Amino acid sequence: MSQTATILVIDDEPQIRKFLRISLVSQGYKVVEAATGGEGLSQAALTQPDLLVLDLGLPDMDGQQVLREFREWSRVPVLVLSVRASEIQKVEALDGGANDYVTKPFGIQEFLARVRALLRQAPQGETQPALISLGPLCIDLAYRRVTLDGVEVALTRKEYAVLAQLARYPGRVVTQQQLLKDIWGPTHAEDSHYLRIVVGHVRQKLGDDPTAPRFIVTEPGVGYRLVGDA
Amino acid sequence: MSQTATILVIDDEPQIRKFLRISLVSQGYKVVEAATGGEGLSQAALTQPDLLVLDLGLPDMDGQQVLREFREWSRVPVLVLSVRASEIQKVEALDGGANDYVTKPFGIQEFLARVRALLRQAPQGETQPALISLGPLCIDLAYRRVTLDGVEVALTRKEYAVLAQLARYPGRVVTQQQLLKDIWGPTHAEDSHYLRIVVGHVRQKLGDDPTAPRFIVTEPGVGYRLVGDA
DNA sequence: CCGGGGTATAAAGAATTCGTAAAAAATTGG
DNA sequence: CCAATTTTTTACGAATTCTTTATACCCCGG
Repeated sequence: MSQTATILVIDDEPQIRKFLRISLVSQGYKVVEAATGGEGLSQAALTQPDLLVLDLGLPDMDGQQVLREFREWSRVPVLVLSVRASEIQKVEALDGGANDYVTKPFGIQEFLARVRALLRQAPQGETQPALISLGPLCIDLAYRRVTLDGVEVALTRKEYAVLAQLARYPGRVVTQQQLLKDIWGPTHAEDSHYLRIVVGHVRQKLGDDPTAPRFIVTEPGVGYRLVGDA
Repeated sequence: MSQTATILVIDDEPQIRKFLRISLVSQGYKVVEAATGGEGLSQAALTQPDLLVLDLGLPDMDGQQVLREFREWSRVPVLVLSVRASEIQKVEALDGGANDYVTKPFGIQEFLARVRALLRQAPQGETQPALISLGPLCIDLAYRRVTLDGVEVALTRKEYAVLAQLARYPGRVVTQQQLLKDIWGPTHAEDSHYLRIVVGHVRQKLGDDPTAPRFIVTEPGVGYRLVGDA
């Protein structure tokens, strides 16, 4: 997936961090850095990365300890870096929950390939539910299917795009301009007209009444939102 | 997993096989062996292992080729062994679908730890069947065969590639661009009419009607998907 | 009471997209 | 090297979808 995966790098040596950051960013990844184990764990909880690159040689706490604490709540793949090549170290790290172990110095190409391999097996699909249900209405973002009372509703591209966009933020208002920019492109950000027509079609197909909405409610002058009962 | 995981070892050198077998069996794994690439792929389809250990230096066919064919239908983790330590080799294998790469000679403890790491992450990965059946239609990804009412359907490369790609996500929409990128390459991601023609051929051979589809349904403006009862 | 901004619906015309056929070019396998 | 198959190119009608244009609505404030 060329989706911008986020990678958290925990390493105390600034030059290594810089080296990794430049390499990873050049591949299109988003990179977050931490210099200590404690900071790393905070960042991990905060940014919810898709991959953790962890150097075992940290000043404040043992790398193994960081790994252990991280694994208490996350299954995100971990790639461990270390200068120590001792086999016992590797075994400990791998059995402690690491998914791969690379010994410094390493080739950057191999490193990037291992990063790709780790990201490949762990689709970040877990992050948000792909199935939104509002009473009789069910929106399956993964399968791109919408059902009403179990019956599939045939939606056109734009119709589905609008509904899906709303479904990604259930209960929250999505701005007209947001919808227009995302679906029609930035050039049509002002043509709120298009939106009304498409929303109208969706409502018709869902049997929804704008004056007494079951699903899509209009926020005048702002945008639309899905009703927020789960 | 202390459940007896099955590990398939593909290596032409008997002493390496023996070494690995003894080590793995002592850990409680069930081990299946193959000396050649062809035999290995057959065994893989037959025994459905939980992990594949593949030596790249095989006599009958290129290890990369074995890896590629295996990945056509299976997502089971693959650990690649090789005497060659060249970085380009590693990158190729890892990008070709391998999950880890160990250079000979290696420490057995590290090897076993990497095996554990690969098996650990595996079980949650939905064990995707290599055989997809939709009523009278049967798609065998391992043997690259498609049968309709028990009769084999002759498909060309592209035709099979499209159908197989759809079969990997049964019921889910596969984007036109996804199909084009994966089968024709990134340069043809816009030539959606290739797709229409090939899909047309497949439908013809399967006796499928686009307006009342039994198998392949078209999602206008988006892509195609196999009907989703399973 | 009346007008205006924002909204909802309907119905045209324009532009895509889809499916099929058939010819030309490239690939495959003997 | 040749023949057969496969893939790519080219073309066109039909159906759908999107855009445009037009009209009526509703709530609020002047």
